[in-house]
Amino acid sequence: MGRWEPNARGRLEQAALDLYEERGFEKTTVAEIAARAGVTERTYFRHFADKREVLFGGTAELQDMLTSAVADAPASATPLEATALALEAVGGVFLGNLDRARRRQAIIMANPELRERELIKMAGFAAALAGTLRERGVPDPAAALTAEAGIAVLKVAFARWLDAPAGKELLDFIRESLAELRSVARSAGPAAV
Amino acid sequence: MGRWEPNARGRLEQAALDLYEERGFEKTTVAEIAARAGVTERTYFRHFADKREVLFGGTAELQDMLTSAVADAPASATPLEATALALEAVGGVFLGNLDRARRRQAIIMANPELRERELIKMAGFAAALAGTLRERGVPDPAAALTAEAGIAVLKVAFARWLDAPAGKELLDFIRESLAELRSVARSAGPAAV
DNA sequence: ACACCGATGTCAGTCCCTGTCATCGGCTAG
DNA sequence: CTAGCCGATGACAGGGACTGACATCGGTGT
Repeated sequence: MGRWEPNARGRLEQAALDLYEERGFEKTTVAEIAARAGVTERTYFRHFADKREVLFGGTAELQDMLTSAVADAPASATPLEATALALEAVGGVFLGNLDRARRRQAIIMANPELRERELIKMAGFAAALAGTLRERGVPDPAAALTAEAGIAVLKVAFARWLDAPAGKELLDFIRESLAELRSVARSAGPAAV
Repeated sequence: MGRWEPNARGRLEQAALDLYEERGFEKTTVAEIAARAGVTERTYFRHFADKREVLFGGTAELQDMLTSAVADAPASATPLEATALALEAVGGVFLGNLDRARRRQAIIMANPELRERELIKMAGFAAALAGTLRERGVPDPAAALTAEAGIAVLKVAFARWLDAPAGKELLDFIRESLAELRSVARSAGPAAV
């Protein structure tokens, strides 16, 4: 065994989740999180850039899933179709994880600082999606808009999933929201003729 | 004349803009902003909630414009059409303000914390839009999605406006991006048949 | 055996932000 | 005219997030 207990990072994540849930984000200090994890405050900041980041572990992996799904979409797929495949890939990850997702989201929604962090992660997803679409040859107003619209669909679907009674999966809400986006866009203005 | 120079708030905004531009956001302290404005640090925090908020003055007014434009849209307008009217109203505000907008945006884009604040303001716009759409009787998946998509259009149009050489106005980019959104949404999937 | 490495600890310091109380010019009631 | 209240600001103390610099010491490779 090493000089210290292994997996300090994991213990910090667990401690933070518990404390943020019990006392709320603002009323929890980093020192408390570190103490519960059995490390010092300085060690916390070696693993996570700031007090919020501890809640956003899987972000990079999620972003990779999105971009590789778009990159791997058949060449015949339209931009929005490729994006839809990416969203469904993400939807698959959350199958059966409703409870965990709800706990996390409740913490985030209860605090504006955490919402800000969530939003910039989502914006990062959109930017990465747009970049991958451009690599597929999608020109630029369309690439950025498809990516932003796709992330909008994901946000709405996610919120509806967490709000709804258990039973339906995130995937269902993603498909429903995607269809709704198409419907909404078709029912407006001269360009929809 | 009062006991102090009037318009402390305005002086703080100007001082912050200048300093953030000269040294960057991170390398500027609130104490420096306050000193340049001729007040104390404590007074800064009486006018602005935090170090970032000083850059986001007109937000509430902008949000009011968005929501009242949607509320005032003719009853015959579809959700996306009503949203389009709101976006055009915002576009009108920025007529001729390209230089100022560019300076501000350059500061914001250079710093992730400021981007986070910008994103949560945008999310606030989307939430307000969605609420007003619901008041118009738009049911919920559609209301949220239309609002999110509308704000996505605004983001993309804004970015393109600031990137493009002077001449075209924000309004032009909003109309262009809106048309592109419709086109993108139509060119995908079975629901578009 | 020895040197190096990497994760952690320790400590000091800066800056953001808040609570509390004091100050004092202007306004209003009488 | 004067007393008293009000609102904006100043002054001060303090907590908590975050950073830089250096020390510690098991594990690892030679």
